[in-house]
This record gives sequence, C-alpha cells and structure tokens, in this order.
Amino acid sequence: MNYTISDVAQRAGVSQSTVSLVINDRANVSPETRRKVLDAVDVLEYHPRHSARHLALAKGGSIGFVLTEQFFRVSEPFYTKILLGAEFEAAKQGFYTLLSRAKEPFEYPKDIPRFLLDRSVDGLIVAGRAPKRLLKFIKEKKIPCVLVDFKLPSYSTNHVLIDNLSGSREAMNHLISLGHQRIGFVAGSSTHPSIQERYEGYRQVMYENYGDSISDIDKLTYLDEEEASPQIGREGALELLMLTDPPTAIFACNDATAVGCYKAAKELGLSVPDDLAIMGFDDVDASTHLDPDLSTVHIYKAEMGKEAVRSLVDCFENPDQPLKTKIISTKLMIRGSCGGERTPEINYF
Amino acid sequence: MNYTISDVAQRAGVSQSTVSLVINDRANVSPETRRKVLDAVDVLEYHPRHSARHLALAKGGSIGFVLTEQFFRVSEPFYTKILLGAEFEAAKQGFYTLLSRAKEPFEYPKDIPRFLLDRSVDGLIVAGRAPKRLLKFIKEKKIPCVLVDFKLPSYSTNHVLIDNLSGSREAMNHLISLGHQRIGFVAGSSTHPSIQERYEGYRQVMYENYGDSISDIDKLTYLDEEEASPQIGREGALELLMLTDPPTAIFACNDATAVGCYKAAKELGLSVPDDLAIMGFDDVDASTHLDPDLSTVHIYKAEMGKEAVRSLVDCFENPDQPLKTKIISTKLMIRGSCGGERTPEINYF
DNA sequence: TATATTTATCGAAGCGGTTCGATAAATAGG
DNA sequence: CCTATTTATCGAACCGCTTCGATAAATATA
Repeated sequence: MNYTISDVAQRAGVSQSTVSLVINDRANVSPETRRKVLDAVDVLEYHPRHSARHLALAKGGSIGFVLTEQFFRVSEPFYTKILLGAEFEAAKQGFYTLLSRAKEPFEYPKDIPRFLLDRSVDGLIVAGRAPKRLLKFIKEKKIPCVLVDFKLPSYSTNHVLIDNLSGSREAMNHLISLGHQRIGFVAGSSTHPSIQERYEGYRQVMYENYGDSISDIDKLTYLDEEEASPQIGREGALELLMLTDPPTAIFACNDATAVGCYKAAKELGLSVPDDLAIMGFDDVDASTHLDPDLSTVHIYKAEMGKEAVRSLVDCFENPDQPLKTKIISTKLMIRGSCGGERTPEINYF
Repeated sequence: MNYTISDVAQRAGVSQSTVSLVINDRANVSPETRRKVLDAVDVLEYHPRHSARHLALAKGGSIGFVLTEQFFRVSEPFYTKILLGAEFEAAKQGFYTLLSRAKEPFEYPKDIPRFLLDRSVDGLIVAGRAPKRLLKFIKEKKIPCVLVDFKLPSYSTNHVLIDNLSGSREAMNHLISLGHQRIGFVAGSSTHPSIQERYEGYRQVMYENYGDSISDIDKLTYLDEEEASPQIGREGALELLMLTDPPTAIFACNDATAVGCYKAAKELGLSVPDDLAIMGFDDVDASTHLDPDLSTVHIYKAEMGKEAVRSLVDCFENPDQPLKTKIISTKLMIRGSCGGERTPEINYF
C-alpha cells in the first residue's frame, strides 16, 4: 500500500537510481526502460515521499505565507484573498503553501515562524505588514522573500504592491468630476505605506484642483494610526461632518473605514449619496452589500498573491535575480455611494 | 550558519544519539550532559531539520486543510475563519498547516491533493463540503480526517459540526416571541446538511406554534440548491413578499442570503424591521455593516477550527480512538433587523 | 580492428535525523 | 566483595530519496 522507490525498482527490474532518473525526467534513459518504470509506478500507485526528496535535495517545494497576527483577529477578507490567490498559483507550480502568523509585538528569537527555523519552506510571502526584526532575520538567513502590500524605506527585497497613488488619484478625480469641492479624507492605519500613498493621491488632486482656494485641506483630513475599521471611519466622518463647512464627499482609506462613514451619515440624518458621497478603497465583498452600494477602488487581490508566488519561484530558479517590485494597478468601481455612471461589475476570481 | 545534529554533538563532546535524546526530552540523560548539549544548541542556534525528522519518524507534524474550490471563488469569510482558527491551534500544538483546494467536479486520481499522495500531512481537515470520491480515498488510505460543517449519511469519520437545529429553533422562537406568525424561510445551498438542519428547526417551531393554523408552511418557504448568496436571497424574498399574504419576518439560511432579503425589502419599499423582520445565520462580519444591523445566529468559527485540530491530534496520539463528533453551540445575536433587546456584541477571536 | 566517445545503467554515499542493541559505568543486592 | 540491575552513552542501521562516479555496452573515429 505504501511503496517506495525500491519497490518500484524491483518490480521494473532496474535500480533505484534508474527509477529516480525516470520520475525526474532526466536524460539518458532508454525508452524501453522508461516504460517499464512508468508501468511499475502506475501499478504500485507510487508517489515519492515528500520528506525524502526534501532531505535529499535540501529544498522542499514549499512556500510560507506569513500574516501578522492582527489580520487573524480582525476580519480580513482582504489578505485572505491574497492568500488564496497565492495558494492557487503555488499549487499550479507544484509548491505547497504553509500558513503562519507573525506575532505582534514580535519577540525576537521566540516568535520566528517555526517553518523558517527548521527549513520547511524555501521562501516566504509576508503580507500586509512585517516586524522589522523578522525581516532582518530573513535577510540574514538569505531566505527568498516577497513582501505584499508592505514596504520599509530602507529594506530592499521583492515586492508586490498596489498602485495606490493612481487608484487614489482616479477616485479623487472622479469625485471632482462630479462637482465636489470639499472632499474629506478619513483614514485609520495611517502609518501603513498603502494608506499613506492613498493620502498622497488625495492631497495631490486636491492641490491640483483647488490650490489655495480651499482654506485648509488638513481640516478636511482625519488620520488615525489605529487599525482602519468602521469605528475609526465613523469617528472620522463625524468629526469632518460637524465642521462649520463640512465636506460633500468623503474618501475613506479603505472599505472598512467607509462602512463607518455610512454609519456617521445615518446618525446625522444625511443621505448617501445625495447629501454625502462616499468613496472607499479595496473593494471587499461587503461593499456591494451596503446600501447604497459602495463606490470604491478595486484591488486585484488574488492576482497579487499570484504575482508574489511567481516572484518567489523566480528567485528559487535563479538566485542571482535582481530584486523585483511589481505594482498591480487598480480599477475604479463606480456604484451607488457617489454619482456617475456605474462600472460594470468584474468577476475575476 | 546551518548546523546539523552532528555539529552540536561535536561541540558538546557527545554523540549524535545523545543530542537527539536531549532535544527530544527523553529519559536517562544526566543533567550535566543535558546542559552541555543545550548549551551547544544555543550557541549554534541549532534547529532540527523538519524533513529529516519527518523522514525518520514517518510523520511530519503537519495537517492539511482542504477547502472545496467553490469557497475559493465565492467570498467565504466563513470558512477562512475556521481555517485561521485551525492554524492557530495547530501552531500551538506544534503542527504546520498546509492549505489545499478540492476541485469541483472532482476527477478521481488526478485531483487528489498532492500532500496526501506524498505523505506530507499526517491528517486532514475538510471544511464545508467534500467530494465523495476524495472521502473514499481518505478512508482507503486510513488517513486521519475530520470533517467540519459537513457530513454524509453513510460516511463515518470525525466531525466538528454546528448545532444548527438549536440555533435555528432559538432564532425562530425569538421571532415568534416578537409576535410574528407568518415567518418565511429563504435558503440557497439547500442540499447542504447545515442548511437542511436550519430548515428543520424552522419547520419544527412553525408546527409547534401554529400547527395547521397556518395554511401552508411550504408556501412560506423558498429553497434553492444554488450556492446561498445575496442573489438567491433577493429572489427568494421577492417571491415570498409578493404572496397575497406575505410573511412579516424572513429567516434566511445564512447572512449572505439575508443580505439579499434587505435588497428585496428595499425594492418593495418595505422598511426593516418595521415592515419586515430579517434573521440571518453565521454572523459574518458584514452583518454588522448592514443597516439596520442584522440579527443572526453566531457561529464560533475559529473555535470550530480549533476543535477540528484537537480531534485530529487525538487521532495521531491514539490511533484506536473512537470516532468523535463535536457539536458546537451557537449564540443568538439580536441586533436591529428584528425587534427585541439587543445582544451585547461578543468579541472572541 | 583497435581506440575513443557516447549512452545506459548501477552501486553506494549522503541528506539529517531517530532508535535499537551494545557497552561501560554506577548502584543495588546478597 | 562479587554478581545483578539500573543508568548513561554510543555506534550503526535505517527512513526514502538524489546524485556522483564507475562500469559496461553501444557507437563513432581513426
């Protein structure tokens, strides 16, 4: 029931090495021998034991996927979609996906994912955020790595990033084309590079269009370092909407935050989109469940996971590769929470 | 940089076997030797290679988590929460979590998850649904397995299930205590055992309270085999609400379906909860984003993942264990979509 | 035809652990 | 004090695979 390479060898009447050559598709095996071996493999339903290959080859065809603990606690359909996209591509390329958490706060030797220590994975994908000390360790050990939706100014590695700036600008330009002048910006996780880029897009477009004519853009901005969430969104929106000269539109740093803006609008008796236009970012599934459904910037999450795996596999195959940063574009989804012609729904995986 | 057991042995001045005894915490090692070894381990930052132990032990301390492909395509915060709960517990117990998809439709030898064939995992968790042929294979190979939120009438194995019947009855009794008499039931995925149990709870409570006085309970029921989704929910709710004697409350088979009921109500100009009460099941995060927020039945998803891992680990440690089925209770969450006193939010992981 | 190359196959070592049986040292029993 | 038992340590085999170098057979070259 549980055959090994020598069982196959015996049945095919050849040596173990020959079987190995055949199943690894190496050169210099006669067609006849190949057939005999393949037959035996078939009959015995033989599959090479993963651990044995791993040990012999000193690499195992597995990639580790690391999420910071925060994303395990908070609802994060966002990063799980990236994970699923990565798993899909990894499987396609013959790699396993191992999942792990990075504790926060991160204690140095203790919290290193075990699969790094015991060499279970050949490389890893770190999504959303990463403890500095972990990154340092990864670099010391020269473990191939790609950061997804995260970067550090002074840390060079492979990346898969969102084109936040363009996405943000596009969303803003849309609001402006709708005639909005006083547009607010509400953000949590304000130290996250993605959020900062979205904020930068917001500022750029505001300045380009209104220069100094809007007294103080900062007044229209609510930034919080706490995890971007409906609570933060509600607080931020309430604050902006109570200004003497409140915004007619709010651009939220992500959909979760946008949800809070809906709540705030409701509490103040404002109708969306008539009294207040709301724009999100991420396009998580819940955004179409809102009423009216949320205009937002779609992120190709699964695609990001896929590209991360590809970068990693490239590193495996050619260790001298230059580092790569892939920027994945976004797509503006116009729905009911602001005006304009609706974008047809996309239905990519 | 990359030390092995013999490096440790050499540095500690003992044999490999002794090192092995120490790091595996076996008996009959003198305190002094133990210390020497441990010191060497520390200095060299030694970590046993996973694949080597795996090979020697014929088991690797990994569990596989299988989701049907459907859940990768459809938004499924539900099962990913179970996955994350499982990962958490697995890590705690020193196991790795490998992720895989089960294709649907499932083609027999081809679509078997590779980690089963090459013995990368010691056992697996299958969540939400499972191709029969895959289950048969698992049984043939005697691979320890636990099914989560799924069962087949004639297939005996370990389970972690939701107490759908009680949950459903509790939700129904709440609606009835609110004075509702004509309560509709809207479901997708109607062949799924969990949905069927929820339906059974609905019927029981309806009969217990109204017996034959409600002309035809079936008329208040909309069942569809398609994946439970907002679309199905909308269709079902529209159909029920257009009856000459429409329901005053709708019990949706899950939150996704409930979302569709909101949409239907809105299209018909009905206000929730005044004209129509809506009750869901699952308590996914999006349910608190709805307006009004959704009353629903909370499922302890992470807990289910955790219990699944525990069952599996029990099987590893004692192969002669009897099969176990764990039923996880639910909790009624009363929010804004029907009347009654709100349930305080729970914030378990 | 004798020698050089190429091709096909094999044996054995090695990957890094665990564990069984042997051995030596320490302790107990009489 | 000598044997019996227990305790501590070690050597070597083994887990299942890959791969290097050797060898034999087949083909090419002179």
